[in-house]
Amino acid sequence: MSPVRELSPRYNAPETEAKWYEVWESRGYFRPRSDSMSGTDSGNRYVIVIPPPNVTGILHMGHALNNSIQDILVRWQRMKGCDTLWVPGVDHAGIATQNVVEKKLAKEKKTRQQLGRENFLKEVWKWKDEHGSTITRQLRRLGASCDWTRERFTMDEGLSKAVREAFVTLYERGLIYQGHYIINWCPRCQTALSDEEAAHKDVQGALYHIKYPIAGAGTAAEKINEDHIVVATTRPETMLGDTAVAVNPGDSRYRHLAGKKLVLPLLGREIPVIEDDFVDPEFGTGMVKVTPAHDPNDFAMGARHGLEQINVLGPDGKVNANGGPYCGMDRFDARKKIIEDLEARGLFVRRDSHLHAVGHCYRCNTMVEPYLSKQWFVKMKPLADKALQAHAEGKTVFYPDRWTKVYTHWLEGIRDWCISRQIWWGHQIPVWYDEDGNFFVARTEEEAKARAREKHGREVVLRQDPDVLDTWFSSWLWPFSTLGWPEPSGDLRRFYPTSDLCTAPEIIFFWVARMIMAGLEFMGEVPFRRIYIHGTVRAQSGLKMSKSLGNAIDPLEVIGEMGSDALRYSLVMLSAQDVYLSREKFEVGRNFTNKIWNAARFALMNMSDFSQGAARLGLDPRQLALADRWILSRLAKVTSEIDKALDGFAMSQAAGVLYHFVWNDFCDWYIELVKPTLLGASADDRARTRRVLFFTLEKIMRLLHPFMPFISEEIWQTLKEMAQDKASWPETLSLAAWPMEAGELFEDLEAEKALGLIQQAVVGIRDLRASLNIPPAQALSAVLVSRNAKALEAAAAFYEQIKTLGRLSEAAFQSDFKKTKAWVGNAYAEIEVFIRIEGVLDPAKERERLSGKIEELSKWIRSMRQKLSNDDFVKHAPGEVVAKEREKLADAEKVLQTHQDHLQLFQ
RNA sequence: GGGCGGUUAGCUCAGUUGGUUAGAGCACUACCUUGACAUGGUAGGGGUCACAGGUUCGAAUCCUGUACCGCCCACCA
Repeated sequence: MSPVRELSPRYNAPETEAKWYEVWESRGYFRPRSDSMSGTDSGNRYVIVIPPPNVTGILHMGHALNNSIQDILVRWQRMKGCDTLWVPGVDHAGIATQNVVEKKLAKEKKTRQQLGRENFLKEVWKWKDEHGSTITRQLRRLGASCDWTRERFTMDEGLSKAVREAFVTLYERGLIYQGHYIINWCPRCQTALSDEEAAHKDVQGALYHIKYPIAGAGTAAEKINEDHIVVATTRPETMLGDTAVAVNPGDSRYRHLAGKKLVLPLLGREIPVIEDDFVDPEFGTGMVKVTPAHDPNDFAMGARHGLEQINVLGPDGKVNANGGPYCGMDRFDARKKIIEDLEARGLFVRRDSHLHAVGHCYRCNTMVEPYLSKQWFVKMKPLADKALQAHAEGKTVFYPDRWTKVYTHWLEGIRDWCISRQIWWGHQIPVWYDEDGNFFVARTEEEAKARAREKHGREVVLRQDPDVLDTWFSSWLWPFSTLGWPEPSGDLRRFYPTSDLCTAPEIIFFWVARMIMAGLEFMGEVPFRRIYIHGTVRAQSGLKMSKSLGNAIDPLEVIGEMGSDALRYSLVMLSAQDVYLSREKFEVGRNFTNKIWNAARFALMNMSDFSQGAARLGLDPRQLALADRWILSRLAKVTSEIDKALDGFAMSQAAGVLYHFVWNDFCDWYIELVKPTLLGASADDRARTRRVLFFTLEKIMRLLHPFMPFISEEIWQTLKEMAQDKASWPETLSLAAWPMEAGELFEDLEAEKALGLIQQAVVGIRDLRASLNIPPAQALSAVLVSRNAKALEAAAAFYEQIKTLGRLSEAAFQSDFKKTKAWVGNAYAEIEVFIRIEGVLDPAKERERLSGKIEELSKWIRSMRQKLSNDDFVKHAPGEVVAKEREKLADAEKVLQTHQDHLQLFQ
């Protein structure tokens, strides 16, 4: 005899979650099955690499959604028997982390420069050791079934090696170069940024119109009104670095300026007028000041015309010595002062307000400065071409499909990637310089030294490039570096390429596209085949959720209040597109966990002395009672629907189907239907229904498990304890098989139809009761009438159920509605329900009620008849649609007939 | 400036190749503390599917245009 099991009246989420996660992780349930097998052939594999959260990160709703989705997929595939691996890890997040540690130092009145590079990096590692595991601890609380034994960090030894290997390989293939170009410079972080890291934002700026005197026309002061031109600029301070003014060669207004020189105001330098097609005669005055060192267009023009590049800003955004009197001023102060000075000299024309997009540092939101400097770049075109080819060959598929275009457009217009950063935290660039300025690109310092020795014929002192690589230079290797690359490891052979990638749209360019390029370049194969781009989590207001805006909902708070399962389920239910969150939205999940818990509790209460529960049904469904057959049929149907939905990343649909199955089918109907059997009935019937109840509940836990791992495990383990075949149960629900085993269950259309009749009858009775204000406690007599003999027979066969659910004292079944005078009725397609209301029936009222129904129904029937008599419809519509419509019409006509007959009884 | 999404019940949203009388959750109304669950049950009210055209036997669904909202991309100073 199995021990009696009960569930506590209330589900204790915190305790349950802590208990099971510990068990799962410590017993290695999340490790791939093939780890404990010999050989590498383990059948189907399912592999996901986590989008590594920043080491500075704390779990926010975006992470919660992203990782819930991945966990659902991974747990689902694991239960389906795949050799499953979810690789976790954390990103060192170069600039972000350096900023965090610098801020911490600032509180102690220290700067990284004071500490020096080596000590500063020690501080960062110390910070990482203390705080770096916050996010992974939080992922565990979410329930993420990652294989933590394979956790990686982008700065760990293996990944650092991968980074150097990638850099050197690309250099050797001619895909990495160093050069002086205009890049995005963040004056606060004092580093270069890639184009993707400069986020364009609209800024209400101004277009300043400034006079540039023409040279050789007397002194500027005298001739100012006749002999000058006007340029328009949004950044007047850059004029300090002007080396020309450009006009469009086709612009007839300025033909007289050909070959002339202008005097640069304030500095007095003479600059030429040049002609360039870039200039748009329609914009501003049609004259553009050219500042090759501070604007990418001007840089290009400067290159075309051989202009000097004068850099007037320092790395801190302050004017340098080239700015003459403005030296030392901040760029924005200089702007003000320059305008004032121009005004004082009569050289300022006007200021038009002007809205334009300006790049901002994606880490600190400082306005980015286009800045000329020497940086390392990756030549992207050849890499992008491979990715585009892979796409054309169908090797990468985006879900939903619309992201494909976003991806390919970016690849088609790709520009070279600036990968050097002037910060300290990150992978130092594997390039060493000698004193003559020669450099050696090498995997190790020893290798560089050896080559320098070869070149010089003696030992030379080398200095490593002080810059580090863009954080994303390690992230783009993630799908194979985490598996051991560049070593030919077993994991790499077993698990590359991975299966799916799940992420948010924000990082398609930063990360997804680059991973695909890196995978093709270094592994010769795409890193994953399917890419699921899920919605962005936003606050109810539509703004991005962020702590700084104060509109964030902390997932850990929600977990604390309602449990991780509730959080996960709510998020996934809402995730059909972008998720707009407010606190109340989590009630769906919370209420659902409560419902599940109570349904299970009820089942167990009724099985306390039951010893035949088993994971295998061991009964022929055809021999069972209708309700049992029906729920098993629904279970089969729902399982395949969930499979189908998950297969296409329709997470919210899968969750919705399951929700309605558990709540409506299982709780509202099945449990209510079987209550009479569980409480009364013969021992045999009771035992059979209990077995079905046990079996169904156990399968429901399996279906729930990917979505709600904790509560499902808790209930499942309780079921396991009392199962007669528990010896054959796996240790954990995580390792149980996804329903169903072949041939175990099937859809039973006959049962579904028959139960539909019961539902009609019961709903009919309830409906009448409610519309006539009859209290539920008052038992009623009912007559069920049907012209369909089979329907009547079926209804009679399930009299007990109708009686209980409809709260009837007695029920009769007949085919002749005429005997139902003095009864109140409702008609449905197959069955008509009448109830007797002693001494209450008012013939006039009933006439009115029926007339209303008749009128409504007649209208619909007329339109349907019209539709069906339309030759075009019959000709063009699919046969099954026509048949369905005909059937509907026939049903409606039957119902109408019943109403009319019934009405006559009251005439 | 370019591209992409959205507009369906008071609110938040589903609606899978065009085909029942357009659905759910929340909110609302009425009734119900019925031995799983009031984080619950039963019944109900509420929508000319943004607007204007078009294709079609048939349009929330396909096409064109308009309006508003949102997102992404963008070196016109």
